[in-house]
This record gives sequence, structure tokens and C-alpha cells, in this order.
Amino acid sequence: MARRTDARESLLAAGVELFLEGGYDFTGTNTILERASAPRGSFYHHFGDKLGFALATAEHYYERHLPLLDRILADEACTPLQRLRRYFEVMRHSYEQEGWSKGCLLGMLSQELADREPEAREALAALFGRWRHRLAAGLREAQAHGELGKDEDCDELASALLEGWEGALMAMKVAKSGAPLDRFMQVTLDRLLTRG
Amino acid sequence: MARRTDARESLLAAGVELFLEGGYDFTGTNTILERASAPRGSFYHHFGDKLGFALATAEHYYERHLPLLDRILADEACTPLQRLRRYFEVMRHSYEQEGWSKGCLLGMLSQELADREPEAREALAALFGRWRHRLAAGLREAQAHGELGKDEDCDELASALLEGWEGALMAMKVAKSGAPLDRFMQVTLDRLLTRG
DNA sequence: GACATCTTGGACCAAACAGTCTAATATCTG
DNA sequence: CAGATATTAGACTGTTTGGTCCAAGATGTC
Repeated sequence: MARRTDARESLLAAGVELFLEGGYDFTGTNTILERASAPRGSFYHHFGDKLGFALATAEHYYERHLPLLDRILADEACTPLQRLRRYFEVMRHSYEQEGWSKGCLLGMLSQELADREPEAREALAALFGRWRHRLAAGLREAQAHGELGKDEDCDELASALLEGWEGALMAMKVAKSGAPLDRFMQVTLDRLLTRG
Repeated sequence: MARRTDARESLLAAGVELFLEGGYDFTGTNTILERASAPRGSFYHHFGDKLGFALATAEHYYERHLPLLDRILADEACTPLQRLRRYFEVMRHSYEQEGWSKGCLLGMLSQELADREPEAREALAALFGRWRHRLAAGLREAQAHGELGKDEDCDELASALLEGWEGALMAMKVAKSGAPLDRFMQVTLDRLLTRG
């Protein structure tokens, strides 16, 4: 038999949802199979094992997020710095719709797997690297636009923003409130982006 | 039979270690029992179930950390702001000794449990609240000492610091490097604590 | 239409899981 | 020292786990 619809895609979609809701270890392969209406064979054929599958979902998750990120950071209607702020605002809005639950899949998998699965650590580091790279590019545009000091280290700033954002997302889940995200934007983002 | 040494304490110690290494779901009760050299009966007698045990380890972890926090924040040899910086430096040092692995137990449990276990969410929120409260008190001392603007909202600042720190810890595990912690101190901490 | 390759279906497995139960034994309290 | 209570010991259970296996079926290629 083969390709009923596309088992690979529906498995990935189910994986993103389930890992986001419950985490890696909590989510059993049976549950993933059920949610995706896919047979066991497909799972192991396409992904090898559960860890390989999880890394594929992380990739999938990031790739699916990219268009949004790029669209906002390329929006010529705003200044570079306004685009960056807008990016986090848009994200905030999507988390609000989830009732301040389900943070970032990369954060979830990092917390669970980084220490015990070297392969996962590297894959996640690479994804964070790509994300950081985009933000850093946005910051450099802000520099060119005179919105940010020429002497700022954009890579360091981008990393600090990303790390602050991930921390805020974790706090959001715990507080079940948008306050940490608001605070990230009004306190952290603001002070990191306005020339000291 | 009873209290051979103190099973409760050694279970908690084992739990902190193991949850920190592998996370909540990954760590089986058998492993905990083995590491603590305690029998099954003790575990369920003292903690009821695995979740109750995990929340007890979180509490234990925080309580064990408190003396360090209080000692540094009360050190009259430094100014209030210097004490805060020193606190994070000392923490950085202890993470370095672990090879930049094993982040914060509260962060780990939050990421895994906050969304699916309301009881855990509340318990973790309370622990973070106590931690934040200490930092905010330190910031208020800095205000009184003239090191921090009178118009700063110390509770907001303390929350932002904590969230930034947690994000940096996660990034540390993924990068297996101290860079995120250094960056937290040189970029985030610095800009949040120097009057804009 | 035939051959090779990719994909599926799902039965099956040993190991591990969280949790229960009860008898035995310490320790505390009078 | 007697009786109540707290704690331990560990065998046991039903369920679920990640993973294997292979025959059957679909698709692409000549």
C-alpha cells in the first residue's frame, strides 16, 4: 500500500500539536498514530524512531513559522525597529488565542532533550541559530536606518531578545497570563532596543 | 518497620537530581527508588503519587537554594546592586561546574507540567513568586541606596530579570555553553538595572 | 504489463510504567 | 511494656511503552 493521503505530513502536524500540549516523553507513539490516523508502519518508515520524529516536528514547526517572521520583518510600511516590535506583538496575539498555554515547541523540546540527547541538542541549536540570524538581520537594518546605535552588537542583542522571549513564554504558561509577554515587550525589548 | 535513615529526604534528593537530568516523564519511579535506595512503600506513603512527589522536590529545591540567595542579597560588604549582580555570577559559576547542563528544576517542571497539571502550575507559580519577591526587595534596596531610579517598578523589573534568566538557562543547555549566561549579565541585566 | 521501490497495515513483543496492597516492623505515647 | 501509629518491604498487577517484523498493496519506470 502507499500514500493514502500524506501520512508523513499528518504525522508531523499531530506531533507538533501533541508535543506542544504534553511534551516529548508524555506523548506516546500510539497517541500520535491515533491523532494522525496513520498506521505504525508509516511512522517508523518515515522517521526511524521517536527521537527522529521529534526532531522532524521541530524542523516542521520552525519552517511553518518562517513565512510569518519573514513577512513581518520585510514589511516596508514600518521602520525596521517597528517591524521587530510588531513581530512580537503578533506572536503575543496568537498565544492569547491559545489561552496563554502551549509555549514554544523548540523551548519544550530543548528543556526535555538538550541534556540527554546530543543529536537533539545540535538540531535545536541549529534551529535557534537560524531564528536568531533573522532577528539579527532585522537589527542591522535598524542600525542602517539610524534607529539603533552603530556600536551595538546585533548578534548579541538578537540572542538576548530570543532568550528573553523564551523565558517569557515559559512564565506565561506558569502564570496562565499574558503579563510576562507584555513585560517582555515593555521592559526588556524596550531597554534592549533603545540606545542606552 | 520505620525510618531506616530518612527515606523521605533521600528520595527528595534523588528526585531533584533525576528530574534535573532527565525531566519528569522520563524519570521512572523505579529509578528514583533505586537512586535513593528506598522501597516503593516509602515513596507512596510520603508523597501520595508521582506528581505530589515532583512538587515536593520543587519545594525542596527552592528551599535548599534560599540560604544562598539570602546570604548574597544580605551581604553588607557590597551595594544592593552589586549584590544582585553577584548573585547571578555565583549561579553562573555553579552551572559552569555542571558543564553547562542541568538548568533550573523549576523551569524544567514548568515546561513539562504547567499546561497539563493545574496543581503543578499553581505550585510552581507560587515558588517563582517567592523568588521574584526576594529579587524585588533587593531592587528596592538599590532604589533606597540611589542606585536605581525611584520611578522604576521593582516588581516588574524583578520579573523581567527572572524570566530573562530562565530563558538564558534554557539556551545554556542547548548551546552547552556559558555564553547565554554571560550575555544575560552583560546585556540584559546591565540594561535593566542601569537607569535608561 | 512487469519489475523494483516505496509505503502501509497491524499483529506482536519484551520491558517499563505508575500505582496497590498487606504483612511486618519501628517508633512514639501512655 | 502495651497499644496506637508511622513507616517499610517488596511482590504484584493491568496498562502502556517504543520498537520490530513482514506480507500486502500502491506507485513509478521501463
